[in-house]
Amino acid sequence: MRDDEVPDHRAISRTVLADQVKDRLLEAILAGRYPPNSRIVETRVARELGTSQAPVREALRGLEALGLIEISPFRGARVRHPSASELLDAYVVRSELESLGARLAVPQLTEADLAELVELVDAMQVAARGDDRHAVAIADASFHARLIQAAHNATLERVWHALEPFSRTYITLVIPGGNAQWTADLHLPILDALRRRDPEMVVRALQRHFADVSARLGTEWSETGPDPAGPPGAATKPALRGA
Amino acid sequence: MRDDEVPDHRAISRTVLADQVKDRLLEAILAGRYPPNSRIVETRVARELGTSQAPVREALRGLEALGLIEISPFRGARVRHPSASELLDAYVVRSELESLGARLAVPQLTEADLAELVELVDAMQVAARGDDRHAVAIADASFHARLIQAAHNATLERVWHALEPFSRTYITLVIPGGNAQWTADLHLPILDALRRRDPEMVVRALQRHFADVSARLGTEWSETGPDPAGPPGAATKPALRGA
DNA sequence: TGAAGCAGGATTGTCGATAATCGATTGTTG
DNA sequence: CAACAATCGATTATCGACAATCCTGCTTCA
Repeated sequence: MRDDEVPDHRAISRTVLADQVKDRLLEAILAGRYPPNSRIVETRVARELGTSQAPVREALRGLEALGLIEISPFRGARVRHPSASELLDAYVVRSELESLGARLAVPQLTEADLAELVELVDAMQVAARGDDRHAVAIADASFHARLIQAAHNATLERVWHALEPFSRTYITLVIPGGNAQWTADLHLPILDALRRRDPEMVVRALQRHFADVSARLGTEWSETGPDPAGPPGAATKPALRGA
Repeated sequence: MRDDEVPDHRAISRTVLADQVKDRLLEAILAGRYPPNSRIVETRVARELGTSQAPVREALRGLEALGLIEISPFRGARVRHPSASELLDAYVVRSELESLGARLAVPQLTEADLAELVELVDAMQVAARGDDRHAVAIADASFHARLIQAAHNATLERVWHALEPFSRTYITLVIPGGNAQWTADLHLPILDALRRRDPEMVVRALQRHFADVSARLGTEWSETGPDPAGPPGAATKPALRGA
């Protein structure tokens, strides 16, 4: 085996409270528990999670770097509510970065890399047939992340990671109506091109993928956005102490 | 007039200690006062600046997001010492982002934008003739920032800003030997292409610009790097003798 | 009536202190 | 003599408290 010390971004150190808080908040935002434009109050979150203010504060800075929330001095944090045009902008950038990633990755793609990508697309298909949108989203994210990783460009990875949660989050909020199979099928041409190890073909497939999603965005995204869970004191979450 | 409320990233709120600390540290790193690979101790910096640990901590997280330092849990922060290949990697990404920026910007470039860019290149030439490398670097950064800004893509701006200080910092450390005129002249073809409003010509000029700088990097960068202030037990790492 | 200004409450930014963790050093054991 | 465990100093991560700042609603004055 060869995977005894893979420096995966996760799983290297889960003992820092701030990181746990960050993950929780991210999950909460993604689940719609903090709707777009709503405030996130440091002291309240701290109370709810049973921690002090400091880790929450740090977590919020992390989320700001991901573009998920906006912080202004003395005024606190609120969940961003990107306009449709901003989401499209983000997709343009992401498309460009992933195209670069593909061009760099293809010439040095190992059989193991390819196998892993195939596996992820398979998982996506399985999840799609079971209409498990959550699993589709997970596999989707992993697929793109893996492709970027295969480019072996640390800066590209860093920049991409700073951008991806942003689009993913809001896509997740938009797509719920969309069917999972459609999303999964988008990746078949990409995989096909990867198999042939034709860089420009991969790029074309990727760009069509992004164009398709963008088109979908354009037709489905409304300025008001979703407003799932009622925000008033409905939280009532278990403290994460005994975890 | 047009400059009554330009949301420049600076100058909107200089009352937050953490930001001031961040600026100070950044300046110190750039000035070589914290050499590559040296540690930055929160408590020491706090004492030196007369603040508490909290703002310093926050500042360090900000610098980590810029890729200038590396933080590991319970182990603290140290100034990154990117390898030559990593700097080249960064340049590949930056080149791609700026090419995208140019493609987006050119079609919507106003006369005012163009005038401003011309002015910056002029300033660069003047500074170069005076052999004022610092002023050249400033104008250089402003030029590229302005071009990105003209693309009117908020995400591109965000991502680019998260990447630029990284390369700029180390370029500054590398180039001191290089002559300022060379740097300044690199921008003339870009400006020329901008004047003709030919997107692909701009892209080609940009890419040659980045290729030139990369080539220069490849020949001048050594693993040991600069060592202005001779600190204690400095790095003793295997140099990459490609230089 | 309407605008300016002023409490009052809520929330963030900073502080000083403490607990948790790391790395090196030293002493111990086979 | 080498490998290993316990210990200690240094540093980070977290806490609880306080000061600084913002927002809201009310009062006051023209």
